[in-house]
Amino acid sequence: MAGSVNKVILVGNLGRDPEVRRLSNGEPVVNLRIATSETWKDKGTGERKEKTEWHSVVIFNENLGRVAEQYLKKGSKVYIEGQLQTRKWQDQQGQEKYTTEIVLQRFRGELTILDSRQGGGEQFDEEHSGGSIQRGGDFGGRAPAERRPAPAGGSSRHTDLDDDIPF
Amino acid sequence: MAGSVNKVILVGNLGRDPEVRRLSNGEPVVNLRIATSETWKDKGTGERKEKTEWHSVVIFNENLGRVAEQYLKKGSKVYIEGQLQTRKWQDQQGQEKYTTEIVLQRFRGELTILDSRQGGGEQFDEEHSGGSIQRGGDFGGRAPAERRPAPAGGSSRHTDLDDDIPF
Amino acid sequence: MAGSVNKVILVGNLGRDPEVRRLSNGEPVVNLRIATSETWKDKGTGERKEKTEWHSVVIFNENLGRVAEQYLKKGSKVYIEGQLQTRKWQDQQGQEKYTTEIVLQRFRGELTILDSRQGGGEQFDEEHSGGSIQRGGDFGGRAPAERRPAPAGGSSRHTDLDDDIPF
Amino acid sequence: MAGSVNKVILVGNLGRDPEVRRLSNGEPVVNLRIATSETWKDKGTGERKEKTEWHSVVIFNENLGRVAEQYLKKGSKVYIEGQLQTRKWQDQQGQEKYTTEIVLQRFRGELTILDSRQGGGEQFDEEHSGGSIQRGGDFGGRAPAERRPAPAGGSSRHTDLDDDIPF
DNA sequence: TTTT
DNA sequence: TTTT
Repeated sequence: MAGSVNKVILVGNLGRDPEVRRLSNGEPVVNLRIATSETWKDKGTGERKEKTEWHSVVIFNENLGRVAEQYLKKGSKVYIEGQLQTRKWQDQQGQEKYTTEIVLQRFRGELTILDSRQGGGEQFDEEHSGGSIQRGGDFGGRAPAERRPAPAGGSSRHTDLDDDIPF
Repeated sequence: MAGSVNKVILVGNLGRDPEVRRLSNGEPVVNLRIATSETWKDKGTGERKEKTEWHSVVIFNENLGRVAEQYLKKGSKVYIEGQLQTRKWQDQQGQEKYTTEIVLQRFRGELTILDSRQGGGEQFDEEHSGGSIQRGGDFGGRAPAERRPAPAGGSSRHTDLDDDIPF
Repeated sequence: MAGSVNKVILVGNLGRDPEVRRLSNGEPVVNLRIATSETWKDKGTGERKEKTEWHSVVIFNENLGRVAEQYLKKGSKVYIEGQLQTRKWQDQQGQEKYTTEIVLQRFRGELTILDSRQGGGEQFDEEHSGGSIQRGGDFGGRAPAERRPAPAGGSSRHTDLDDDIPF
Repeated sequence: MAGSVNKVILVGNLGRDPEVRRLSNGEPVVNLRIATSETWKDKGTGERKEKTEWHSVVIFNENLGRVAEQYLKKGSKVYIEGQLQTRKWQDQQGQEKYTTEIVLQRFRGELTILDSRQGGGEQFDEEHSGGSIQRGGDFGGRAPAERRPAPAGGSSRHTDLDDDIPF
């Protein structure tokens, strides 16, 4: 079309470990299930309510895929930026289905890890804010410096691309 | 969960006129179909390529719904901010389906009209529009001044809520 | 103008406790200093580098101001959404200065607390994700249910509005 | 710090033609002045009010800089995504000043042209524009296909980098 | 089904 | 300094 924007921003937690498939060239394609939720008090009863929404995220961005594979696991909190994409597929009965996903294309999207369970005291001081590099950085995936060797898998589940189940 | 964000930002064009249903209290619920697209040149052939993505938007925010009803039509360009929501429904064969929509809840979300093709049959009179809103403004929907009587419908299609078709 | 958007999204940590001033009607106006930072490896030396950016946030939104006052302190990690605003002022030598802030207007903006140091084990399970309400919720500030009594101050510094120092 | 996000999203109009400076290697650095505004009706008087905010944008992203140089001019409407950056400088009296800008770093940020007033003197020829880009497209600047030769300048003002005035 |  |  021209002049359009398609952007999704999520801050949420992984409902399970990342699922990693691998392209023939070794690049990872990572699927995440991310929960966001809202809480409110019912106006009538005063009861506390919560509604959780589940999102399917697909990471084609190579650098961000490696970060996801290496550092994320069930329960991790992340900031994710991607775009909406709906694809059509057929279930085993030949029924048409649509699935909408948040996609991080090659060289696009953002992934930032927001929890820091790991490592020491996580000090934080305006005066001494230098020098603390740990998990939790912004892996924009666009700087060559951020490339690192493919990890051995860690907590992520590996599946082959042929096993691809659409939802 | 706690501490989550679920946000979609779209800039795109309406593929058809808004569809307006009405709650029993007269509040509009407006559905939009919005196209975003990306264009690129094929690396191999140098050919111009385009891929369009279609989004379903549902506006429960009363003020923004009235703005959509009154000012948007097929082709309009808008900035939309809402949240992702997936709902489950059954088609007429009893098949389970999922539909993901961008939802603007009551008192939430944003809608800004981005085109200003003011000419044409669609005259634009402050007296008839309630005096406060012209096309192209930011209808944040949170200021009381922006409330106005339900419009007569304009170019939008009205359907009853009972006719609700899920996709 | 018409058809414009002015939005800032920050995820960062407070460099110091919130500063709370109070309007004559008792509403809090809260100032935050928030750090965001980027880390990268120097292409030449391979050295780890970090650059921190400091942001001034002003919260006029009453509900979000109370949340900030009550729950935030030095080191807290937050998601903030507001708008850019630059104001002109004069220092004591009569020199013109400009300060750009991220402003959360009355009834506008978002504030979500992203750390959860406090309370128990922070379990997280896709199957049992219900029932955990604690700090870290989305205080959209637009639902009446979210109003709560003014806190006693906690870790925040109180200053009178007359002491207002511009930067 | 770790785990931070620093993002600005603007939709607004250029107050003047882009200002283009050039690095020694020929890469453009483009400055934009962008207006966003809000309108509302005064609760008391019913009067129409408007407040305009001006933003300074600096584009270091080479591809987006070329797009800005070539296609934007005073009055153009754009979607811009960048990050906040405050820099300190001294005026000619040696006074310390701070300026906050929206920066599109190399390989980062987004720029989408939102108006399509195609008529007028500003003809628009695929052959002259390098064949790949028309007004209104998404110039993400990350696809190799989008690279093109430096344009002759168009409506933009050129200044040398040595003339750099900070505000 | 939009737009360029 | 833009735009409506």
